[in-house]
Amino acid sequence: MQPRVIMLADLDYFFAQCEEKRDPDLKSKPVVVCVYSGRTVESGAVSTANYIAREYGVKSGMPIFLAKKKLQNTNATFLPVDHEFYKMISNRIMAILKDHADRFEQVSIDEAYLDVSQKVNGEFEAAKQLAQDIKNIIEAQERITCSIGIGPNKLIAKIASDSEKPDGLTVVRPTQVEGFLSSLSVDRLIGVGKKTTERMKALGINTIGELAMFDVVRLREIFGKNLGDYFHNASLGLDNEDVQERGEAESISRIATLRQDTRELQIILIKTKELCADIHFSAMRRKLAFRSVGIIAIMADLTVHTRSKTLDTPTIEMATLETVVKELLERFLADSSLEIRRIGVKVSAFETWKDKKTLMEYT
DNA sequence: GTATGCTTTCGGC
DNA sequence: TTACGGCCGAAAGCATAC
Repeated sequence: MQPRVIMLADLDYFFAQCEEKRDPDLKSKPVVVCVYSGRTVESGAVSTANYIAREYGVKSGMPIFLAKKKLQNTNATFLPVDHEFYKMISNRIMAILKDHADRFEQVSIDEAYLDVSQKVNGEFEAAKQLAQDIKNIIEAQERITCSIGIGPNKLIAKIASDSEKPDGLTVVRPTQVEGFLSSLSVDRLIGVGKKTTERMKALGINTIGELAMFDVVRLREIFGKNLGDYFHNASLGLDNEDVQERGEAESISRIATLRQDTRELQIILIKTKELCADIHFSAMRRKLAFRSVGIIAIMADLTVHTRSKTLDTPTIEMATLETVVKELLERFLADSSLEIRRIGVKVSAFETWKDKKTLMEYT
């Protein structure tokens, strides 16, 4: 069997780059794209920052006030997210990427895997040329740069794409996998976050090479069979995951920050009704009935809690959605004591309906 | 014991 | 002195059925 050739294309600092595309004057200054919560004039979090802003220590998820502090005395620009604008640009770029792949898997608004094995006849040199062509087309048509990683599987392609950014192109041939991985820190592997990194460090494992040398039996004992095997295989650069076209989203959720922290049901219900209406509209437009309803509560101390309920039959009814949300909210308030800062609603476990007859069955 | 389904948390972007 | 979003999918954790 011919080796697979997989690409991961990642649009660089995407939201901020879209803003630079809209206003090229921004390119020479720090740019911070923000999600404003509306609570106070500047409360909210950083969504994305361009690389100039990152040099000052600005990072995704950071409170806006902190980014302002780091960028004081600079000519930084702070902008609110314009998701529709980014989505439109993303859609056009994803179409270009898909057009150059045998199989295509969009992971997020700014990231996609391409299986190009057939297209390049299993040859990595041809894949590198293809990736350069793709980068050139995206640059010419959209004025957007991306970073592409190429490897024998998704795992290697992903790590490769992360290793040179922005505007990177990194090829890891099958013979180079071991050398490429061995000196990298274990947290470069997907699924190895802060907690796992610390646990591995305690075992004397810092690099992926050290992880590869570690006894797989002990790895299983410590992390469980599934994770243990995954870590072992990943450390060797092994990954069989297919590039698989993704269909409809599996959940729809909306979340909002409350004007002020509260535990008052009536106040929270005003907000959840808006969220329910929004979700209902989105589900109707996509012809989806949902069988699972959940709430997400972020407390004053920023801890996250969820409650959910699976219905006996799928529904599309707004009234059902609102009723279940109210039940879940009452249940949650009963077993918590902190005030709620942000509240969200989520529906999932979809069934599609395409005609009026099936529609009736859900009401 | 294993498969399956549901609830909750985790963590990436 | 404090201050902090809005999504999504994956996986952990648990209960139940066979």
